[in-house]
Amino acid sequence: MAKAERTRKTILDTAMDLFRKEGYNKATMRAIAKNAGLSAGAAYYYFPSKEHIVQHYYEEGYHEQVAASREVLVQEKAFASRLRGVVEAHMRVAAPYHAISRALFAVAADPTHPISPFSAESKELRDRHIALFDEVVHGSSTSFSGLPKRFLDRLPELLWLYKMAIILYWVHDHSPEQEKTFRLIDRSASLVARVVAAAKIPGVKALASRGVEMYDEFKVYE
Amino acid sequence: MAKAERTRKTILDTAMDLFRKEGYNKATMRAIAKNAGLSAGAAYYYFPSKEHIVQHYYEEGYHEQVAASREVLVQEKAFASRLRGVVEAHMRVAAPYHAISRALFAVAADPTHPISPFSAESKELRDRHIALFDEVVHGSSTSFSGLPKRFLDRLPELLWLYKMAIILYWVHDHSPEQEKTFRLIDRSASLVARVVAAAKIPGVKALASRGVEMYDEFKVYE
DNA sequence: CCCTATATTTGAACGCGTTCAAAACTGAAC
DNA sequence: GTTCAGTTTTGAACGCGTTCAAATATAGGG
Repeated sequence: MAKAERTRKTILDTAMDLFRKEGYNKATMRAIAKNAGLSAGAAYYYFPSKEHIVQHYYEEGYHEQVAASREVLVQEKAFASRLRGVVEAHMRVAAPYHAISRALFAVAADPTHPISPFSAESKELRDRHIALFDEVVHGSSTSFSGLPKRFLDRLPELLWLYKMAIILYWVHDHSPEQEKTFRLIDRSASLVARVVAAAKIPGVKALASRGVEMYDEFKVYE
Repeated sequence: MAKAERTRKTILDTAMDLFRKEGYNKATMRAIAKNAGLSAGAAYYYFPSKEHIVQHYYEEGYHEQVAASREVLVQEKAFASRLRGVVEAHMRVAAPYHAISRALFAVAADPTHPISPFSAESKELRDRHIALFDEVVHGSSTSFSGLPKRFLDRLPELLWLYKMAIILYWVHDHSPEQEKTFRLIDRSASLVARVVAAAKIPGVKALASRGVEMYDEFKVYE
């Protein structure tokens, strides 16, 4: 039915509006439902929980991020620029969600919570994100020869983790327009690229292999 | 009054008992109060919230950890062994709290929340812990000459962060007796020691300096 | 048009953490 | 023993996310 789909969208829009205006906790299900023109119970016909409403924005945000990455990936060729560009694009797209991210974070911090980027439920989305970093690596003009194979295999995943760290910083960044985060991205991306390159150095190579090996052994997700 | 202090303790003990037996959510305030022999409302005379009950164990645990480190630090001399020993001792002491740590984590994950190890309120405890890692470094027989000064200065703090990472793993470790965490400590401590040593290598030295420099610039706490 | 199966909506209710006015209990002073 | 200012306890109530049986709307087939 088209009607049902429209109601769904109305709820989502109203919810987002309230989340931004009132914060996650103050935007109660009763308030969301009322503003959307139905009873609280009815909202549960469309979404099994308040968190599921939020999860929707995750997925929507993902698609925006992928789109934003495209431009960067066709323009930039050097590894560092691609990495910086993609992460920067992602955070730029995420800006409207910054206000609600704090409330979300409190929930998402638990890796077993469905909404966490590390949860089993988020695996599909996570994999698609990691695939993006696979493109960052393999579409770049930078040579990765000399790196341990294991390390190169896990590199996209590690870069995704790097982005997770940036997000962590971003969530708690209260500078205007999150400018500190963008400065951090600018500075850290090239450092990450240099660290990756350093994994070719004889004494470091073994460490990188060992590190990735351990990462694989003790990984808690996926 | 001694009576009030005893009631406080009764509530704490009952709560801990229920947290362990039923988990954080199932151990409701009503149940805790009932088992402690009072009404739900009365419990709020002693603790302003359920979280505050939990917070108490947090602080208690911190002090036990400092005590547990002492033995290790007099026995072990090599850097890697000292590091492994201290972290291991901390997690061994923390074991009884594993059941409630999940609930704690959900709250503590927000760096601005008072009970977060990164909060301003936790600074004193944090500093004392970092001081412990200062002892790990400077009381060791291992030589750190050749390391960038900046890096060596921040090393205790970085090792404390390493422990935070281990705690993060531990919180979500459901293996019996958290054996996976202890295996992780065993393996990772020596790797960390090797990574620290690698900061002497010419090509790596600059990266380490740059990394620490950035860490200082973008640090969100203290 | 009615019948019926399905889709949607309602409103009361549950259990939770928490609040609070009022009641009950202390213990020291007279 | 009475008074009275604390201290402690109670139990009803609030608002929250959520559930669910029942009521209502909708659509397709006869």
